[in-house]
Amino acid sequence: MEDKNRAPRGSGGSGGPGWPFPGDGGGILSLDEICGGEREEASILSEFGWSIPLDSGPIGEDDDGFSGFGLEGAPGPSETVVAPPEAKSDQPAAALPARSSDAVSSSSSEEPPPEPDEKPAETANKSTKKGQKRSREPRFAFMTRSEIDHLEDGYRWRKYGQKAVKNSPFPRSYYRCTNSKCTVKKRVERSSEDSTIVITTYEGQHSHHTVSFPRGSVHAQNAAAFAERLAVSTPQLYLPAMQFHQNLAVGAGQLLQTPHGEHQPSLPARTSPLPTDEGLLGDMVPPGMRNR
DNA sequence: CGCGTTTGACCCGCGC
DNA sequence: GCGCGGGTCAAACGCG
Repeated sequence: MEDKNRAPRGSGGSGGPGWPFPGDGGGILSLDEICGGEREEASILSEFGWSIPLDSGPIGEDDDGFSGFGLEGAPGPSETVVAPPEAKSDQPAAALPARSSDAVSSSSSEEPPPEPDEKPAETANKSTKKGQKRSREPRFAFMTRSEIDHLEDGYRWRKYGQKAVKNSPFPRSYYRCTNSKCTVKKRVERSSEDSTIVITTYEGQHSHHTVSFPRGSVHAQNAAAFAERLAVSTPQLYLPAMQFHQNLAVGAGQLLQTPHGEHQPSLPARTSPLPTDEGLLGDMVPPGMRNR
């Protein structure tokens, strides 16, 4: 059908040891490279906007445990915010970093008790399929401005489906963690409003550690971890994206969190009270990784 | 040969 | 009850 944002065929996996990017278009660099600061491919990842689930309480609180985020700078729908599953096609504001608690490796302190997420994917799927509603797993969504559809996050994913999204020229890709014991799933789609925005939705919680810890995926990984963490511990907290970016030298990312149009985050990512290099980052990112 | 992607069909939930 | 749309399955295919 459409091969719009389809990863290059035979890419041999979207997350191999080398963390190659699906970008077949020449010039696409891996985040690793970008972060490395050696080269610059602004076109690839110039901005990152993350947010944290606002209200909706702890993940899984909402009807579907869904949380959405907004992306500042997004030309059009930048206000995209909490977009409950119901808000389908309209504003697919979602992306949810699964609670990669493992990825963060024992950032335990706030790590919520292993919820019923740990059930085998199979079981989960099956049960959901026959049992009650589908997807009971907490979900996290975050928007990223990138030309890359499938951002690296430290885990290996296998694509198991792709569907055309209603009201959107871009298809939605479905990924599943390659770890057989991992229930995490991920959906990736581009915003119909702004094709430069990639909406990633994580569902579930990794029951294992990252396959590797490529520098390039640091931010992505952190994004998930970060969101996860905040989501579980302080739903009302906003992610200091800027800081994050600074720490990671990712670039000019900007966070925009627009709660249900009400409590505007008074705490701008930039003035986030979080300690700089330490804080969450220090908690999530192994010292060795914080080389940038 | 193994792993991952592609792709059409099927299943299920939900709204009308 | 019906139809629509999202999500998942699984066989086929391709690449390293």
